[in-house]
Amino acid sequence: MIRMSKEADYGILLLAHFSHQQQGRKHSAREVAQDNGLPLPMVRKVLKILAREGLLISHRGARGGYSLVRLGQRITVAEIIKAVEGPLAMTECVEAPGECRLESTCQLKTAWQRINDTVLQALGRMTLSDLTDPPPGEGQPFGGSDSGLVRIQ
Amino acid sequence: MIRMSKEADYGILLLAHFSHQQQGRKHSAREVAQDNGLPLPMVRKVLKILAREGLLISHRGARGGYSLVRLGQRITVAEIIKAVEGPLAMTECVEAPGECRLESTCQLKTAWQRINDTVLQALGRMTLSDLTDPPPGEGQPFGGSDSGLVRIQ
DNA sequence: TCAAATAGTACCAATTTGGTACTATTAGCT
DNA sequence: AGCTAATAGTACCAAATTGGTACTATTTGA
Repeated sequence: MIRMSKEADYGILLLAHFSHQQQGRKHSAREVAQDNGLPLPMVRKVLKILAREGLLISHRGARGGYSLVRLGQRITVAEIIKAVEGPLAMTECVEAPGECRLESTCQLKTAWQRINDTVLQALGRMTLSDLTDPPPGEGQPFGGSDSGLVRIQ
Repeated sequence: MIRMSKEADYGILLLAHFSHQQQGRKHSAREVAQDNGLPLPMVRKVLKILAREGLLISHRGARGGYSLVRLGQRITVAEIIKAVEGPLAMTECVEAPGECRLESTCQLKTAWQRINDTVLQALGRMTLSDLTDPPPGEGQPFGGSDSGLVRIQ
C-alpha cells in the first residue's frame, strides 16, 4: 500500500505542533508527547531524527528541548518525509538505479522517475503553515502560496 | 517508506505492456510473464486482480488470456493503484475515519486529506499511454498539459 | 553535584509483503 | 466426448519492514 510510515506521519504532526506555537519556542519531548497523545519513546525517536536532519535545533541539558530551525511556512512536507524516510522513491529503480533486475527490459524507467517527481512536487508545495492554517476556499486539494506556482486556467 | 508495492508496480508494468501492443489483443499470463521477465505465479496473481477489478477482460479456457478493457490513454496510474491496493490512503485517518485514536486531538485531519488528494490528482493525470509514449520535451516531471499549473519564478 | 534533558544504539514482536501451491472451472480443438 | 490450456479462487509461508521499547552516555542549568 502507498502509505506514509508512522514515523513520517508523526514527524509531520510534531513539526506542525511546533509551527503552530509561537515561533522559536522550545519544547521538550515529554511536553510534545503529552500534547499530542503520542507514546514518549516514539516521540523521542522522531525528534532525534528531525534534529539530526536539521529541521529542529536541539538544546541539550536540563530545561533543554527542541525548536524549529526556521519558519513553518518555509518547511515543506516533502522535506520532512525526506528527513525521516530518506529520499522519496516510489519504486526501486528510482532509489537505486541499476539494481533492478528488470532494468534492461523495462520500458518504464523514465516513467517511474516522472511519477516520482510528480508526487514529490505535489508534496513540495505543501508547507507546515499550510497544514495548520489551511488556505481558505477553493475545494482544490492544494495550490501553495509561495510555491512559485499559480493556477492559470 | 512511501513506496509502491511490487504488486502495484507489476500491475502498471503489465498494463503498460498491454497498452503498448496492438489494442484489444489477447495475452496469456505465460506470455506476459516471459516478455517482462517476471515470475509466472506473480503475474498470474496480478492479472487476476486486474481482471476482477475491471481493468482487464479475461478470456477463460484454452487459448484464453486477457485484453485491455479500454484504450491505454483512458487508463490512469491512479486507477491501477486503486485496483491493486485499494483506495489510496497515505494515512490511517484517510482510509478509516474515526479509527485513529488521535483523531479528536489531531489538528491535521483535513490536511492529511488534502495531501492525499494532491498525490491522487498527480497520479490521476498520468495515463498508460503517457508511460509508454512519453510526451516530448520539457524536463518538467509531468502533466503540464491539463494540470492548469505553470511555474512562474 | 544533582536532575532533567537529548544522543546513540540495539533490540524485539507484530504486521506486511513477495511469492508459491493447489484445486476448481472454463472453453477451444480434435 | 474428452483432452488440454487457460483463468478463478484461496490458502499458505518465509523474509523484510515497521512500530515501539530499553538502555547507556552525554550535556547543561540550577
